[in-house]
Amino acid sequence: MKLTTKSRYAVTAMLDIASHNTGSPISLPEISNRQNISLSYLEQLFSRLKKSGLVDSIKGPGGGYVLSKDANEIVISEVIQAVDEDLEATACNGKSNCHNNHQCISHNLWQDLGTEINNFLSDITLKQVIAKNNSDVKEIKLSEY
Amino acid sequence: MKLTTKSRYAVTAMLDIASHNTGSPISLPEISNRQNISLSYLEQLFSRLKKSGLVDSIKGPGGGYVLSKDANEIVISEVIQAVDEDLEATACNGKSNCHNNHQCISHNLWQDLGTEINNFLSDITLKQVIAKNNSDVKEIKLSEY
DNA sequence: TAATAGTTGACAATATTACTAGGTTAAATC
DNA sequence: GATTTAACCTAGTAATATTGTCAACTATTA
Repeated sequence: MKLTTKSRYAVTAMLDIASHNTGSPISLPEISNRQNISLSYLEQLFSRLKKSGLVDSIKGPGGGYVLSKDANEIVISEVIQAVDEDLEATACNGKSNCHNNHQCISHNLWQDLGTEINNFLSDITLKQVIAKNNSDVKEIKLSEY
Repeated sequence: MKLTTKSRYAVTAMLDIASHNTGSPISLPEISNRQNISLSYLEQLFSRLKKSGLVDSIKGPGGGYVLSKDANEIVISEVIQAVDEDLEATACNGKSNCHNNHQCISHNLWQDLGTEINNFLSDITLKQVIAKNNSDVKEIKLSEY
């Protein structure tokens, strides 16, 4: 899993929708204003998010985007994978013969790290993040998620 | 912490040095051949690694780079931080007032994720990775590191 | 029903970052 | 001292991230 600002923007935008979820769609200009992300960029991100089935779109005035599932059914890792290509984790491109020719020494490390991060982000739903944020707790332990 | 191919290249190169550490310096052309990373790119990476004090350089024939510390004193996170700029983790740039104006909803999430990844990578030394690699174990659990 | 404004959607343009190519300098060997 | 090998430096190219522009669509409303 690749971690860049792009991932963060996508997650932030999804969290924005989830937290303002009153049933009616949220428009990208709204999100752009609230989260300081350029409208154009949001449009591109949401094109991906829609293709991945995470949001539905409604055109016209009063339109915007809505979550396609409940906020407690969408995990962070889904969002990131929707907008970011996977990081090619190892020099051997995942070929299993990389041990033979003494290459790809970091194979195990990167595989494990990827799993670790993925597990972490697959256990956290949008709703959980919102709930934590609303509870005004400053220090948050991972185990509390 | 940002995770890109750049990070991976740097770690791989450092692991290469650590695993071929016979006291004499390792040249970048060697690493380039073994790990399939372009020489030019390695040079740039090692410029950063040297500035960060992780390696020392020896010029001329027979020269190359050596680890400035023992391989069990260099952790993966150091290497990544040496070559990659930090991922600006939150929209508020770390300002603590981001809760007041209802922005930066993902603040906690990203802070925690960053901590999580950092902890993981700060606990793993180059030497540990090498040791695991040499032991030829295919399935590795994180706890074993 | 026609005009209008809000909105997504597509595409071009710019900025930033990743990566490559070539030349220069320092040290070692012959 | 000439030659070779390597770090080091400077620029260039390619890819990606980010922004800007405009067209297409749709609900409102007059």
